[in-house]
Amino acid sequence: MTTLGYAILGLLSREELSGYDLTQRMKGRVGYFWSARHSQIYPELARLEEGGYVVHSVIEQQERPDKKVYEITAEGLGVLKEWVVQPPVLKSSRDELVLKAYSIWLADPDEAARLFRGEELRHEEQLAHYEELEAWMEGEWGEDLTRPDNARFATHAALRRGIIYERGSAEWCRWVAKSIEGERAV
Amino acid sequence: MTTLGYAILGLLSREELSGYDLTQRMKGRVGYFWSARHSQIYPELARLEEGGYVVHSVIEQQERPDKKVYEITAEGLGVLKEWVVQPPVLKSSRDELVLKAYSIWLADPDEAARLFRGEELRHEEQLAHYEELEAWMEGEWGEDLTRPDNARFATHAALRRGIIYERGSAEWCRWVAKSIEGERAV
DNA sequence: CGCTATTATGTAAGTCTTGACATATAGTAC
DNA sequence: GTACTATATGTCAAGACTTACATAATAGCG
Repeated sequence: MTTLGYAILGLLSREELSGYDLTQRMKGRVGYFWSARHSQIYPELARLEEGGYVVHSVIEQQERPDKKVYEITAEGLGVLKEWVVQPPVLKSSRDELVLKAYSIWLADPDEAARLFRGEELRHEEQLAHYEELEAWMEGEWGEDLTRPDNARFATHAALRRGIIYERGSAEWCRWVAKSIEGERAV
Repeated sequence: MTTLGYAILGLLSREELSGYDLTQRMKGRVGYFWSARHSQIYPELARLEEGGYVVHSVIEQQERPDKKVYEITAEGLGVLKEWVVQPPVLKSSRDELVLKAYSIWLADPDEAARLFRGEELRHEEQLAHYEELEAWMEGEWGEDLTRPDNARFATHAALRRGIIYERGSAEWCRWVAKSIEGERAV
């Protein structure tokens, strides 16, 4: 089983979805912490079905092309539940902006500050978007957010990681930009 | 040019290094935001040399095997300087722990809490390590840390990202664990 | 003398991921 | 009519990355 396989099972444990639906999910929401293109999703679904973790049924549609809707099996749910509490395999993170920061001493200070001010803005905007989403969840889902056995609790937990991440990213970009601009002012 | 290529150029802009040295750098320090195995580094060095971005000279050693020491060229430094101020290509982040969190509602609360308490500890330890490093830098490097044209400033900037990241990670893990444990207590 | 570790450089096989190619239906805009 | 967008499913080639294989010098240990 690949991590992408578990990502797909995680989505199918909540609702039945087609390959196209899964692709859309990976673009939005879930895409903030795991993503894949349809060219990766369709073959993976075939492998999952071969392994007995999902089954599909063909839905015939008049106004649109027919589609295959996938459903998680008991076996699929079993492996997902096992995987979910195993400590993740630590693999080297790759952050291109930090890599650039590591060589930023070579750059023109104005251009460098512009880069980090731009990235700061990007992260601030993403943060604002996440915070709106959280406010909506708190209003709409209420008590469900406090129940660890409810999927909505899990959705909110993942969102909270996004909020903390974006806040940290924006804070760091601001710090780097200020440090560079500060020097220029002196 | 690949991102790994720029990562290597970033290291070579600071000092001359062999493929082996680069591999060691990617394991430690730099490895926190970019990493690669020697099997990826040696072919990449060959490509960089073919492109005229680096040159090597063979150093004969008596007590150890001979080595090739690589040096960045003016052209290599040129492309590095250009790359460093370009906004990074945004690519989907992949975080296995967040993916697990998204399906945590399926897990036994005790096991789920144990997972996040364990990860919280891991991040706290990494944070402590980074903070020690920062204290050492501030004591040892002093004024250099405030100069944006100094490599030490850039090293410190990258480290600050690590500190903010680990602090956020630990905070989030604690929040998730508490949320799960809180429910059990009620 | 063999075993292991460190330094040192490479190749090969396989997996993961992206980007391009490919097809088909239906609705909307020009 | 033509072009474009959304829905829907696939394949293929190439690149990025990991794991394992492969070699070689020296030093230290038992």
